[in-house]
Formats: sequence, structure tokens, C-alpha cells
Amino acid sequence: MADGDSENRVTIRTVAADAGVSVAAVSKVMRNAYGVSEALRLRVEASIEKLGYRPSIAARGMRGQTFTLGVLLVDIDNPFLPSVYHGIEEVTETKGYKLMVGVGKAHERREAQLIEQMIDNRMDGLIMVASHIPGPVMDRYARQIPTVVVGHHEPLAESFDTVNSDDRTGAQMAVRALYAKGHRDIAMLAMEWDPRYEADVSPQREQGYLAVMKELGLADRARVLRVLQSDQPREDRLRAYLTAPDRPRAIFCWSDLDAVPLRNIAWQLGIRVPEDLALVGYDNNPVASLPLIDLASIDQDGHRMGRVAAEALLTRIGGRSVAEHILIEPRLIPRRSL
Amino acid sequence: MADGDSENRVTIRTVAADAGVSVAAVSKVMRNAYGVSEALRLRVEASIEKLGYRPSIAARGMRGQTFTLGVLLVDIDNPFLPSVYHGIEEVTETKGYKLMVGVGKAHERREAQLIEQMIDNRMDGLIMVASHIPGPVMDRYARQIPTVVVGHHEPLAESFDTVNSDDRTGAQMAVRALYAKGHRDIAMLAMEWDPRYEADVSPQREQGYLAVMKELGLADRARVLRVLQSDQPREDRLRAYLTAPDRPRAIFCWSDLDAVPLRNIAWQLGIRVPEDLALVGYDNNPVASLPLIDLASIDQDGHRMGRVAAEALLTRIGGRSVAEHILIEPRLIPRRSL
DNA sequence: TGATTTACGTAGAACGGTGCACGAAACGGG
DNA sequence: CCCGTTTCGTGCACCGTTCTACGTAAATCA
Repeated sequence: MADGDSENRVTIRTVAADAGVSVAAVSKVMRNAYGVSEALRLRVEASIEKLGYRPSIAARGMRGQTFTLGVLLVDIDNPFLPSVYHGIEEVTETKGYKLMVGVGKAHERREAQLIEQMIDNRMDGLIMVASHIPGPVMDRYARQIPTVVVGHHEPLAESFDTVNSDDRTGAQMAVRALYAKGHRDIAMLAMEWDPRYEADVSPQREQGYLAVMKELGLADRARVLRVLQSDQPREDRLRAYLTAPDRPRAIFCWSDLDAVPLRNIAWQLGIRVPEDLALVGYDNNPVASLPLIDLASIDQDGHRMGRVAAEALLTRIGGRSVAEHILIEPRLIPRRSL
Repeated sequence: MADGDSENRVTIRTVAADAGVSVAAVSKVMRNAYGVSEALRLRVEASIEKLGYRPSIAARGMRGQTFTLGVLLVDIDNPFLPSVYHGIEEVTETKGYKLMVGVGKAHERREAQLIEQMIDNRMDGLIMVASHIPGPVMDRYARQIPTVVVGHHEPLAESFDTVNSDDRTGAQMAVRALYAKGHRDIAMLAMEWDPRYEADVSPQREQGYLAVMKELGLADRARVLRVLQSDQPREDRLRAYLTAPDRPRAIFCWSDLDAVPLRNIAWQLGIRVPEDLALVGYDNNPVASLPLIDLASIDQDGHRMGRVAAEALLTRIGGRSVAEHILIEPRLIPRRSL
């Protein structure tokens, strides 16, 4: 085993010996706990500084807090997620918490593994972003570790908090904006879903879409095109939708993740946007805002979602046990694709 | 403290009691160590299954391996990095290792903190991607934990391995491609750097650029435009370069991170690409390949870099102590911007 | 001044595992 | 049948912290 100089690692005992005090005293100083005199604190801090001592998170976790939070991202490729991460970070770092990220690859079993790993690492709390884990399973884990879920609607959950974009309202904004431009043939591009995943964002947006189409008296013209989780890559299916004879003239897309490729394929096919095809996406990710893409999108303010989620987690760690379910108002970013 | 039912957590002792064996026996089964009979193993495994036991990584880490590796990403916004991550994951997950990601925000002190945290968490090894930590500091950490560094040239380092794109060659390919199209006025857009960061990729590419310009007899026409780490956002400076009276007709850009915005700003300014301005980037990130962007780029095969780095780390954990420094051949992806 | 309270510091038992050293049982060769 | 080897399984001392319980000296009060 090539583990370097592990034999002379400086532990709490080294410091205690050096400062001529007990192990417990050093521990107290580290946690700035009650019952240490100024003199002792200074002596200990001097030794810590001198020896470059850092406490072992692993050992600390066996009894106390680790001051480490886990962030579980559904995947690492989605350009929207960094904003959520930054929001989380902004709040937690001022409170002295460290973040560890796990990447779920949009796969349920894998996400479960990661959650278990974070629990096993004795993290103090967990923020799950756009997880694909069904409610009951999440509930079981949430009982073991303070948890906040972002981008997954479980408004009745007791054991964890949720933070979401108001996805139905967002969908309505998108459709109404298209309607206002004179469009009536408005389709939606959504993820496939089965009842297990009703809490995910795409189904929520789809329900919002269907509701507003009805409100506008367009219920019979509502039409949902689907992409599959397993389509990898998605291009072929998107192209098929755009070349079909009954191609829609306006599409509300569940995420910029698909709206950006869609806009590109349209261009390749010589379909003018927005003249021949109007497009509104969701997320307002950084690619959508590039001038060459210029995709109208519903902004769900990932940064703020992250901040709110982090704040909720901290109060939950602090002892709160009644669940909070927070909805964040989205807003339309009009761009040339509209 | 809201830590759920931590009082009835199932530990190794619970399992031992349930199976009617000693704690040590269960430990042996978990590690499939020598000296357990088939009968005992089966009995213990049955109990583990029944109780849903999972060992605490924290506790295990205090003596043995944690089977967790740390991945330190320079930032989470760069769309090139996911490919490296996927490469790492592909190799490590088949060997039963788990990955934990830390995000450095391109800030040295912060990266150092993260490394310390990973050491304190008793991770078995560390892969640092595009870190900004200077060699000597890295060396100190690498003595404490098996380390592989990606995207940072330290060919003389003894204590850790490096995996890199052959950045000089990559730069040469880009410049030669522009040269072949008839360009002579070829500038480079590079990151600012001071001597401490000479090992980072941008300075390496810059040296490659200068070398090939000399080879081509264009030494006196070589010109390096710089963006600053602190430019946030970068748009203003990029725009300034494109509106200057002596604007170059061809630019090799140190990364698609800047080449994509550059291409967009050019479009906004009505500068035709490639007729008025030819562009080659580096990384071949997913945005560059969008048809509407269509940016020529040097592909450094992040996926492969990740795989190679992970393999190196595993052999280093296995006991290898002589350093390996691996260069990966880049290749040009010609697109319409060229 | 003696009795309490308060402040400070320490000993030592956790925490949940690992892994060494040891003893008992099973095996096997002469 | 005896004795040296293996093979198994166990007891226990760690690992580096936290935290409760407790002892002691100083400070306060009556």
C-alpha cells in the first residue's frame, strides 16, 4: 500500500502532547465548545498552527458532525445544474460547510448507491437535484439523513423538504407567450414517463401544458411529442418530429436540454425559427442564451433554487422536523426563437 | 439534532449477533479476507441481506481502505469536463470504487481545502482535473495520498502521475490548419499567466503556438491576445479584440470556453466566420459541435484522458511508486469556422 | 470563614469498523 | 496413536475523534 507517511500523521494526540494538555481539551478548542480558558485556547491554537494539524473528518463523523453536505446531481452534463450548485455553495460555505458532489447518471439504482455512500460517509445532510428516485424510497433515506430535494415534486412528503420551480405555471407562461404571438398549433416535447415518475419535472410541465391548452380552448389541438430516456443520442427522434408532414408550427419543450438540439436540427433542415417554427424551452441554460442560439426559455432561477434549498437544509439540520415545500415563480425570457 | 433513527442503525455488531458469530468474522466476510469457511460466509451473508447492513465508510476508513476516490474538478461550468469524468467513472466503477466530486472554482486556496478534505475523509486516491495548484504544493499533498493530475504539465514530478493532451502539438495542428487555408495573420487567444502557472494548459498551448509560428516563418506576426482569470464575464474583452482596427483574420483560441463566445460575438458584430475571421478552438466541447456554432476545434479526447488517469491511479494505489507521465495525441476536428 | 457556585480541565467510554495474535479443532503423515 | 500443520473463528487492541461525567481550584455568597 503506497500511503506515504501515514505513520507520522499528526493527530489530536500529537497536538495534545505538544501543547501539554489533554486530548479532550484540544477537541474542545477545535469545536470552540464551552469551558476553555483564553490561555489554554491560545496554547492549543499555537500547537495546531505549528504542527499543521487537521482533524480527521472520518473519525469526527463517528460521533459528531462532519460539516460536510452531499449534493447529488442527476447528471453532470446538464448545463443548467451548475447554477443550482453555485446557489447551494453560496449559502453553505459561509456557514463553514463543505460540499461533496455525487453524480447519479439519471439512474435510480446508482443514485440509491450514492445516497447510501453519503450516509455511510456520515454527511450531515443531503441535497438531491432532479433525482429519479421514487417518493417512498426517498422517504426511507430521508429518515436517515436530513434531506432536501430540488426538481422533484412531492408536496405531501413529511420526511424531507422540496424546492421546485412552479413547473405548471412555467408551462402556462410558455404556451401563453406562443399563443400571444398568434400560434394555435402548439405542441409540447416532453420526456416519456410512467406513473413512478410523475413527480419529475417533465410530467409536471406536461400537465401545465395540457391545462392551459384547455383554458385557451385548444384542448383538441394539444399534442405531446415524446423523447425517451433511452434515446442516446436524441437527434434521430427530434429530426423525425421535424420532418413529419404534420410538423407543429410551435413547440414548447420540457427542457433546453432538448430545445437546443431541436433548434439546431431545425436550422439544418432549413426550417426558419421563429417564422416556420416557434420554440420555447425551459431552464434558460447558458447555451440557450448564446446569440447564435437565441432560444426563448422559461427561467427557473437555478441559483435561487440552490440557495433556498441550502437554507432549508441548514434549518432542518438545526432540528426542524416539519417539512417545507417551496415553489419558485418562473419567468419567461423572450428571445428570437419566439 | 434531527438524525432520525440513528439509535437503531444496523452495525457490524447487529449482524454478528444475528448470525451468532463474532464481529471479527463478519468483518472478514465483508472484506472477503482469508480464513472463513463457506458455511460461515453463507450464514453471515444471509444476515447481512436480511438486515440490510452497510458498513460505515467513515469507520472503515480509520483502518482500511474506503474504496472511494476523489475527483477534483477545476469548475463545474466547463462543458468539456464531463467527458473526463465519464472516462474516470467507466474504469473505476467496474473495480468497485466510488467517486466523490469536489469543485474547486478555479481558486487555489479552495482547491487546497478540497484536497485536504478528501485526505481527511480517508479517500484511497485523488484525480485532479485542470487544477491550479502549483507543483510544489501538489507534491506535498501527493505524498499523503495517491494522486493523478489531468491537464497540468509537471513532467518531472515524482510523487504523482500526470495525464495530458499533447498541448503543444495540438496548438501546432490548429495553426497549421489555419495556415493551410491561406491565413498568415494568425493570432492566439490565451489565458493570462504568471510563472507559477506555467504548467497549466494555456501557457503550454501558447508555447506551441509561438513555436509553430516560428517554424512557419511567421515569428514576427505572432500575436497573443489575453483574457484574464478575473474577467467575469469575458464578453467585453472579447468584443474589444474583435472591434479593434487591427483585428486578426484568424484566431487560435486556447479553449472552446472562450472560442464559443468569440464566435457568437463575431456573429453579433456582423463578422463572417470563416470568411472574415477563421476560428479554431480547443477541447471540442459539446457546444462547439452544435450545427449553429460549428466551431473547428482540437479534440483532446477527454473520455480517454479520464480512463487513462483512472487506470494510472489504480496501479498507483496498488503500490507503484515510480511516476508516469502520459501524453495523449490530440486531433483536429475541422468544421465550418475554419 | 465555611459553604456554594462557577469555570476549567481531564479521564475514559463510546463510535463502527479492522486486523493481529492466539487457541481450538480438524487433518494428515509416520 | 501421536504430534506437527492447517484451517477457522474469536478476543481485543487499535484508529482519531466526541462527549459525558467527574474532579479540582478559584470565585462568590452568606
